[in-house]
Amino acid sequence: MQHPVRRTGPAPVIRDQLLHVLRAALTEVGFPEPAGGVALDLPKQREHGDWSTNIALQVAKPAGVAPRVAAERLATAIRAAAPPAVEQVDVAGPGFLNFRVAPSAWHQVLRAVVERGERWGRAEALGGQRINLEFVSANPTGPLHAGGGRWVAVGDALANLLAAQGGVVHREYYLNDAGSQLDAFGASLLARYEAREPPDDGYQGDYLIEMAQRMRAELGDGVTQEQAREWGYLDAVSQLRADLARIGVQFDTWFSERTLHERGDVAAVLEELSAQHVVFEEDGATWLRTSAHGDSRDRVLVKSDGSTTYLCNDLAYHRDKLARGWEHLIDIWGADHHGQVKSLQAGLAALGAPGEPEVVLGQLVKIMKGGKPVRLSRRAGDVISLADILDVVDPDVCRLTFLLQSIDTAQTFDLDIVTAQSMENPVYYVQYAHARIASIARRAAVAGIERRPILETNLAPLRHERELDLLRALEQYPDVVAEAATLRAPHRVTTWVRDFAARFHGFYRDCRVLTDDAALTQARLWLAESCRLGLSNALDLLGVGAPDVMERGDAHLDEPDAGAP
RNA sequence: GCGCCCGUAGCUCAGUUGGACAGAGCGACGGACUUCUAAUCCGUUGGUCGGGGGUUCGAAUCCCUCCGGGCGCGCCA
Repeated sequence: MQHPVRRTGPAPVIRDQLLHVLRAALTEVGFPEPAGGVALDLPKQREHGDWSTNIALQVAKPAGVAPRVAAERLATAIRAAAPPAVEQVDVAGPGFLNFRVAPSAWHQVLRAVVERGERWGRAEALGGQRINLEFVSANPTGPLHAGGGRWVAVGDALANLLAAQGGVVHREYYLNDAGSQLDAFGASLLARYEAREPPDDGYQGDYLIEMAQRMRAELGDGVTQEQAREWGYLDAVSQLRADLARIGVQFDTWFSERTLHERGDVAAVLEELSAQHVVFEEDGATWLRTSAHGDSRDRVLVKSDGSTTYLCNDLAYHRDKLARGWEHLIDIWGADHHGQVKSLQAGLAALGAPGEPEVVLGQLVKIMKGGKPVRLSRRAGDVISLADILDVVDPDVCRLTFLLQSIDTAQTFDLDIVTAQSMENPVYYVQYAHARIASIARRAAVAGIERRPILETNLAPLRHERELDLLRALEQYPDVVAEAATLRAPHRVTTWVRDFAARFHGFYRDCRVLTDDAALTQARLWLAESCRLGLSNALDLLGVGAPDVMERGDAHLDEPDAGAP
């Protein structure tokens, strides 16, 4: 699938100019633009310039010309028309075109970042598309388990990303409060309340013991199973909300499955599907012909006992989301549910919404504790909840840990490592860069150094390789955000911000901001500000804080105070 | 058996949608604080990108196949 990335930011003037000149050169020399368009890449090696393009290699074959020859012709045309900031155009290797630009070009990037401020990295590519993003949606039968934390972090970050691309994003949580799971939960809770063991097919987790005690305190004696279910349900929902609040995630809608049944939405969806002639009766059940839409087999909608299946209810739910005016539906699911994707999509196709919902599948989290894997089943009993994690690490650490890697890879969340290494967790590394910038600003204020307006600031002193390196990364940032959004891959922002923090720490080491050179100081103060914006904007998308001050942590433990005179 | 995901340095993972000698962190080893917070920086060490074919000027990336691992394949949710 193609995911074209369109730049909408005003800034990278030099890059847009280069692309323009490149296209013009293609026309002049008589090469048609390849289907994939013209792309500028960042070479891995600095000797290959600031940007490079493989356009000549793509164009050569259809034109029946040797790649190097095509490249030379293009280079000649480009040199004649290139803006002054393009210092050098080289043909290299098999036929790459490498461009080297003047520092002034990078200074334009700095001005653009400062001008755009918090909007640097934001775009309007989605043009106000109304997107409903459903994530987490764990059953309201207990606290959120630790592995679910991945979907909390990923879902919230993805929502931020889509919004940053101009989407109108709605965070939604689906409460399965009408199914047999809740009944089993109620029965188990009642059993604990009556000091019995839960049924074999019930919920074995110890948390039910504590819940039962609170239920007794609130409701007293003589609680019925239905009362237990309802009390437990409400209590579980408030626990879920509380856990999510601790990590700073807020849903716009908590949708109750019961609503669908009460309003007759489930019956309505069955009627609609019947009218589409995609259902049939067999063995006393009603089936949906999902196999016609790529599912491996047909699926039951109404069981022989007359009750509807999860799929049937879920179809009604997704139909409701569309009826509420959401143009695009995205569901984030764990890979253990991937077998349901086709069925749901097939049903929605029959309901006239082909391609909906988009299901983002993420591989599961393996929680390790004491070197051993922890089973993540609330029903099995051995439970580690998200709240347990938040008891030992702060929300920023938790979030960034879940956002470190691609959701296509199974993640191992080792509680011992995350807590023990928390002082060298990547999140602190990145936040420390931000805090250092804030610290410089404080130092400047103390020294009476005022940052002059950027329009009056000469950025020419910024010529150090460290400085230009920061600006190169900042230039790239809007593309990173756009790609992360289209690929539904928030971890790309994490990767960028870690790399960017590393660049900043390197700069900080080699280039002093506050110096005796007033002009240099002014330029670097603005460079630092642009970096602060880059860090802050990226962390904001990830839902991670960007502190101005960070404590020294336990560093003092290494330095005996007694040593001081 | 079928479907989806994964296999990259000792470990945990990136890898700009096919580019130019494969990257980071941790680990190991060695350096750097009279100067904006050393939660930092610099250097050294370390890889048959699971194996084999194929497409291409060019493959970690695309196709086929095999091996290994995870998760699914209910009139459960």
